[in-house]
Amino acid sequence: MSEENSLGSVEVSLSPLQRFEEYIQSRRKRMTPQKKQLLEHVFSRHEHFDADTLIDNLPDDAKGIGRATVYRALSEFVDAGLLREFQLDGRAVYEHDYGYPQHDHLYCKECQKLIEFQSDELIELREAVARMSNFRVTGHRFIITGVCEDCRMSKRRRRQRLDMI
Amino acid sequence: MSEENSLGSVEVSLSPLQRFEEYIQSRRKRMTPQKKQLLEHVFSRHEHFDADTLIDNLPDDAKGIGRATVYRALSEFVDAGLLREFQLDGRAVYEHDYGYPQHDHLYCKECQKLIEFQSDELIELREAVARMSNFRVTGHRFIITGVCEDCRMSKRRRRQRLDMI
DNA sequence: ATAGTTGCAAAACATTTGCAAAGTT
DNA sequence: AACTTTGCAAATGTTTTGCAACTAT
Repeated sequence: MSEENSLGSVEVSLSPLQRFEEYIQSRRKRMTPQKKQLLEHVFSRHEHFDADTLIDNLPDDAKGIGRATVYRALSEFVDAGLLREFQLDGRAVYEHDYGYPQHDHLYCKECQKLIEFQSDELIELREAVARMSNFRVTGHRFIITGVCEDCRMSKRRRRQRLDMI
Repeated sequence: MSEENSLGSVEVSLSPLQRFEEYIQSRRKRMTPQKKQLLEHVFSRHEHFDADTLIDNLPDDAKGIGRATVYRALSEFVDAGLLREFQLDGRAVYEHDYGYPQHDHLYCKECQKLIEFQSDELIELREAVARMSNFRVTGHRFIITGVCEDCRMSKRRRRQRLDMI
């Protein structure tokens, strides 16, 4: 389920916060109001975000949290297996990992939307490829880029309007 | 063959330089000694590189080329369908696209090596996924991360040595 | 002649780091 | 008390931009 974290696979029975507390203790780290607030906010909605968006959307009672703290917390969350991180157009993007099934993305370069999809076949393919190269897999990143349905449709609409002239 | 370029698919019968010249003309851009030198150097060996490595390895007669010029040339090469660009650990990495078969990568996080592999199955999978979402595909990025054979072996060797104590 | 290109330096970004003050265990 | 974390500002690393001088067409 969760890959590339440092606690290995654990069944989902704990809340993200409980899971993080486990991690904190296993690493002699400390729980702080900042980390707690960030974690709660991050898990309050299932969507993709980057550090900046996160900071901008922080609730008022968490507005005082410094940039560096946010960055530091995000890497802890990733390390704890709560979040998954990947690069998109040069910046880091995060999404829920803990308690969320493995999946990949379609990325619309018009509207920057990320659409999730799941494919067991891809995992099989990944294992087959790795086996051939004697490679030990810890994870992968598969992003299909293009134009999403919505953007295709609004483009077509625009084209039709022009054709009428 | 080549994806995400702006000239569409063209058969490989021209040298990279000729192909670039075509692009230059189609875009009312200009050929300069700097672009020519960079292009020649970039296509003199088939390997992955980033902007910095490229600049460092430039032959003496091209040493005077400014950073900005290199960056500007690289995006032209990408736009011309000569190079493919992707992000790795936060920076842009380039590889030959023109005249080179489509492939994906295994990325060793120990030694940062990129190993290429090709899979038709992956392309079929990509099309199938896109079809389901009514998505128009222009390309994809598939990177399998893990530890390569060489690094696995040297780790094992190290472990065995320790076990003997 | 016209418009694109160069090199430089400065700016822009995203992210990281050093450090003193504050907080957690 | 011991050690970690915070927020700030400064530093970093990579890529982009403004601009005057230059150059390809």
